[in-house]
Amino acid sequence: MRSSDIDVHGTADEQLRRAGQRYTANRRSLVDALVGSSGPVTVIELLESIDGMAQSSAYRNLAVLEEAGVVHRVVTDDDTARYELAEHLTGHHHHLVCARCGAVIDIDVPNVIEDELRSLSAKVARAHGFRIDHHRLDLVGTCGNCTAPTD
Amino acid sequence: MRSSDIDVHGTADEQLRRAGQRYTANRRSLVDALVGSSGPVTVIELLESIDGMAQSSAYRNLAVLEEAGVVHRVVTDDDTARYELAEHLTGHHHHLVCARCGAVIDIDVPNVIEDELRSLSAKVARAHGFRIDHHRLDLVGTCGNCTAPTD
DNA sequence: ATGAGTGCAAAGGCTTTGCATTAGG
DNA sequence: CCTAATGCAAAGCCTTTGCACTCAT
Repeated sequence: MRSSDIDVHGTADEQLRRAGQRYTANRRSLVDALVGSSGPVTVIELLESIDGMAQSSAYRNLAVLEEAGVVHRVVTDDDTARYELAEHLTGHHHHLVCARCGAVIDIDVPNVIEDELRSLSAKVARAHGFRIDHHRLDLVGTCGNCTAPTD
Repeated sequence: MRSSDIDVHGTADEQLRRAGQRYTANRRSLVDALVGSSGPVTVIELLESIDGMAQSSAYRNLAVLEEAGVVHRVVTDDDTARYELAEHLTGHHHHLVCARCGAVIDIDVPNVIEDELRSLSAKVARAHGFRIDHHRLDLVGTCGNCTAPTD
């Protein structure tokens, strides 16, 4: 399942309506920007690629979109939040993170591991009285650019 | 391997010396506070349990301790950093996170999964030109308190 | 004595909020 | 019309930094 295979805007619209929200031009712009990215992006990056949107609108609308389940807020190592489309729009995936420059790349993980993680979740939920919603798996290292000779 | 089984202060001292740093009273207090916790704690929590240490000293010393490899900075969902002892002092583990209140609890993961993750890392490293240092696995959900009837 | 460590207060950077204006149903 | 959404500016919150003082070697 890839963003290109689904009617992202239609789905977003529907999810927002269901949440009692409108799918405004600004919100559409944000979703468009996210569709075009290969991994979670920062608010600043979004603003750069959108032009004319107030910073406060970006933050407010991303919050609305997250609340409605259209986008997902991601925090890695640096303390700048990043956003990506929700998993039902992108497919389940995990992240490869550069600890140096903060770059984040989407990666897929073998089903064997996903299965193991699901059963682990069930076990841990029981043991600790949690309800587990999802798991998060990041591989953290240094990307090609940051290892480059220029260092 | 548990904190109680190792000479944490001796190790910390040695690591700091190796990094050209001193193991001062403040740094020792921070390590002590971390030894007593069952998971990553926020700087504010550390300050509450220490008494008399300036906030700036906490941040500065935690940075030094992290640089020396004594502690590890952890970021989860809220944007407050948390700190824990480095893995060679606590053993390799992962985190159970409450998305509601932010609580973080250490958990162990079966070796099968750890093995799978290691080989996944190697594969992904090759595919993306990364050098992978470690992985991070969080199970995210809602803890018992936050699911309680009082809601 | 000399540089590292400390505390206090001020500054920074990301994010949120207040308020008046604009736009959508 | 009437509420939601927007932009601008101000405020908040966590974290970092500047500076003078203190401590350890």
